[in-house]
Amino acid sequence: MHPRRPFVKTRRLDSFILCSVTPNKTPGTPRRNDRSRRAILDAARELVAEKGYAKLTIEAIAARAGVGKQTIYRWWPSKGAVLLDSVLALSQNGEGEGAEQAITLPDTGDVEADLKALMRATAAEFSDPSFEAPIRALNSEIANDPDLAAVYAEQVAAPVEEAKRERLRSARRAGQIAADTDLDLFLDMLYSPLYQRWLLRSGELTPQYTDRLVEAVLRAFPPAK
Amino acid sequence: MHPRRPFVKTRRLDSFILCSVTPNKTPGTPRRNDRSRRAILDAARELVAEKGYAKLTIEAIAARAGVGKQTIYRWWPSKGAVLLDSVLALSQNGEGEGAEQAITLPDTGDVEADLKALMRATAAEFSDPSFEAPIRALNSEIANDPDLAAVYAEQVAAPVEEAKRERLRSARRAGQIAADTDLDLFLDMLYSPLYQRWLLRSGELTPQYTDRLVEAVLRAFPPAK
Amino acid sequence: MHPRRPFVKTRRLDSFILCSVTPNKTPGTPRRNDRSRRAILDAARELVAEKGYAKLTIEAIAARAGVGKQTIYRWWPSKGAVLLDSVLALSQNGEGEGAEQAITLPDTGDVEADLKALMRATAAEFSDPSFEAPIRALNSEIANDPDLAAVYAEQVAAPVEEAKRERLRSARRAGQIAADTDLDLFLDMLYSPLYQRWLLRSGELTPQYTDRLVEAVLRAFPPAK
Amino acid sequence: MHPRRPFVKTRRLDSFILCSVTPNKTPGTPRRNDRSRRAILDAARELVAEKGYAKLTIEAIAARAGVGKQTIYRWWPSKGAVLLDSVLALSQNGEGEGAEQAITLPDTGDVEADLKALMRATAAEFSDPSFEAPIRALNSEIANDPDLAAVYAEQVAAPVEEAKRERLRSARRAGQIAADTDLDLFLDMLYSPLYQRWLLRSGELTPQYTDRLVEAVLRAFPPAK
DNA sequence: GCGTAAGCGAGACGGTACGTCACGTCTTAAC
DNA sequence: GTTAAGACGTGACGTACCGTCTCGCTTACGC
Repeated sequence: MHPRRPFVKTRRLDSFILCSVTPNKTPGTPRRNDRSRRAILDAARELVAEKGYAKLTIEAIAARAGVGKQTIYRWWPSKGAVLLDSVLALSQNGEGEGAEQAITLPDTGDVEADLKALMRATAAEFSDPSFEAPIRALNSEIANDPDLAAVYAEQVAAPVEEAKRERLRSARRAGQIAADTDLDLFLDMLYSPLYQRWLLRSGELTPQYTDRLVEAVLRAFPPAK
Repeated sequence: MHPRRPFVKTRRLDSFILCSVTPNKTPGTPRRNDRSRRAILDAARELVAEKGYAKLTIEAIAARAGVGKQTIYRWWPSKGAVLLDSVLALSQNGEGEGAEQAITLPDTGDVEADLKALMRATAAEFSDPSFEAPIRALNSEIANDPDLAAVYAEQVAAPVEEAKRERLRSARRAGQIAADTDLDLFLDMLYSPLYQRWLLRSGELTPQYTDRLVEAVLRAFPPAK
Repeated sequence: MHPRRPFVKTRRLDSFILCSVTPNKTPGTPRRNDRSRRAILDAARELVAEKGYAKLTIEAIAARAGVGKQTIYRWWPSKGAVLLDSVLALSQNGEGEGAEQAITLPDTGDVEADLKALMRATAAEFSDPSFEAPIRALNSEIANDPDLAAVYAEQVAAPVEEAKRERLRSARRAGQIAADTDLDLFLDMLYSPLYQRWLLRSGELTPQYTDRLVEAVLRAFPPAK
Repeated sequence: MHPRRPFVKTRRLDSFILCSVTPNKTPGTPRRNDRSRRAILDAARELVAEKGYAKLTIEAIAARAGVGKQTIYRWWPSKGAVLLDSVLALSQNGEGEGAEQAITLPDTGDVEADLKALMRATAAEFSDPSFEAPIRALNSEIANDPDLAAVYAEQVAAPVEEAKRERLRSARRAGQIAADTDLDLFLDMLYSPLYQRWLLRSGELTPQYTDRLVEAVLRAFPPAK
């Protein structure tokens, strides 16, 4: 989307949905107005929340941000890209200016407890109305735009996935899950049902549900006795 | 969407994606031109496949179907509804004219073998390019339009879900899975990972993947020894 | 610009600038909203007079006319074409619905008196502020758009020119100007100086000026003694 | 437009369209890049000839001239002013650097012959395609922008008009035209028809036409016998 | 001979208007 | 008597330029 200078520092994550990376004013070329950039991302998020993604228009974003349309088209290739960035920006507001972060998940030594906490937090995040609309929208875009999907996968999903895998490796080392556990399959089974329920509104995301899900997944990858 | 008279007959399903129901010329009421209806649904499907859902327009459907726009607006409330119907129509072409069907899944007595076959078939169906575009599109609509989601859930998902549950009940009776298995959780864990991978393009849908998925899910619900 | 059905009737002209022809609802094809058409032409004329041609925009015309932009683009190929039509419509408002007219000029038998009156009237017309702006604008368009120039020449200029020539033929028959007078040259010498002064604002259009102009031109084509 | 120091020298004109004056680097004040100035004027002329005046943009001029937009806005108040200067520059390329010239017209003693030659040359100049587009454009601007019209009148038209009048005074002294000839009216009648034909494309500019025009105008102002 | 202020290229910015597309409603000619 | 055809008001699209505004840079004075 635009040049990024990866300056990594560590950050602890408490849920799973996403987290990422602000662009970084590459000191060389593009003299970009950061006030406008922020205003655009804020406006996009607000408008999605207010009107829904279907009624989100570039013109409305520009108007609310007090910005020319061209300033949006100059820096983002599509409405979906703006939305992606606006969600990214949201996920790290207040963070150290322009720094990438490595992500780690809590590790108390008890994988079941940790995963249950994580899943409950994730479910809560899904229910937060200020996340609901933009992420649902972003999801639609990603499902239909392979380019955006690739950016999302690289910028957003990959680091989070790696953090999840790292936590499971720790559990595997501790003998809490099978030594030959396929971490990706484990994560799919853990995470997809939650995501799917939310996306298709096919059921409530209760703590009971997530707890039982964690238990079932752990049963599927039992350590050798 | 429009009045339906459920006239049920039985049909065997070999995969999971969907299956349903054409509206039924309720003999009394609306003098509806079935030639037009078919032309519209065909045109919608073709156009989604050709251009993608984002570029699907009512005007293009009407033009290709050789139909006035009004004829579409008269019978469907939204683009998503046309698409839903067009996918439904596709899923049962060649079937007995205008009849609803009860659905059953294969039951050889070996639940693992049956589920592996089912999941492989489902994965194959996801890869069929003539299903790919419209279903992906339909999915976006459903994720963002709760009304459509409700119709989908009732008309499409419910009967399939019931068939899946029925097959699992049979397995439970046969002692192949735990007596206290939560069937919905079982199905979520089985089905969501596949669906999710496809939707977000986050991985290949290989037979190896589906087989290992089935095995893992079965391990999570072991019958009492 | 659009189909016209020429249904001619006679009309007396008292000045030279222009006069022409409304389009005629060709009964066949285009079901055109005449209320919109009129509103557009009126709005165009008003806006040119208010803001000047340089600041005349299609959007402003559409807005003032209470009409969609597309309705303008549907029927006129360019801003200049709208303007031409709007001036044409103006030149014959109140005239018999949709009828073309043949034009005749006053003929008292005294060519000098008639031409002086005609030139004074024309000069007065040029000074009318409600003609000033649109005609000046139209002129620029014509000077730079050969297509529009052709329409103008055919629809507007030709009938007026013919009427002028006819008046001069009458004078020639009456022995008031030379028998071998080149009518086109005569008219160029009579009319261009007036037009030029107005267009380039290079001098006042006083009755003295037009009178002396008429006298000089008549001196250039004296009848044989 | 910008400061000029009039340093006059004499120049013989052979036609009527225009002639004038380059600005002059007033040695004290503005450190102006003459290479840029020339590049801008050249670019403007080329682009008008290539694309037409309607599609001439400041951005395109700047781009072709390899110049920042601000450099244009710094020195010219409007597109029309650039165009005027570019035409002026054209009319005296090769002339002595930065010098104004007094203009004289050929005077062989035979006013009819001289005027015929002059009008033929002028007509030829109008037909030169490299003059056609920019002058036509300039004309539109002048017709719609009184400020520009004033600059044009003062810088371009006035000296030429004076030269024309001077030639006619000579003819009047020589008794070739009437002693009480209104020189401005004479020039209007001589010049406007030619200009008008060209501007509105209402007829060819042949030598026959200009010759007959000269003859007719001379007939209108006969010397006393 | 060395800052220093100007002119300069580049181009981002807030805007306005463009000409096009599709929407959903409506009217009409013709089958 | 329904339907295809398509005009209509509406509103968003993505693009082109506008005229203003920084940016670094170079360039030529004036101290």
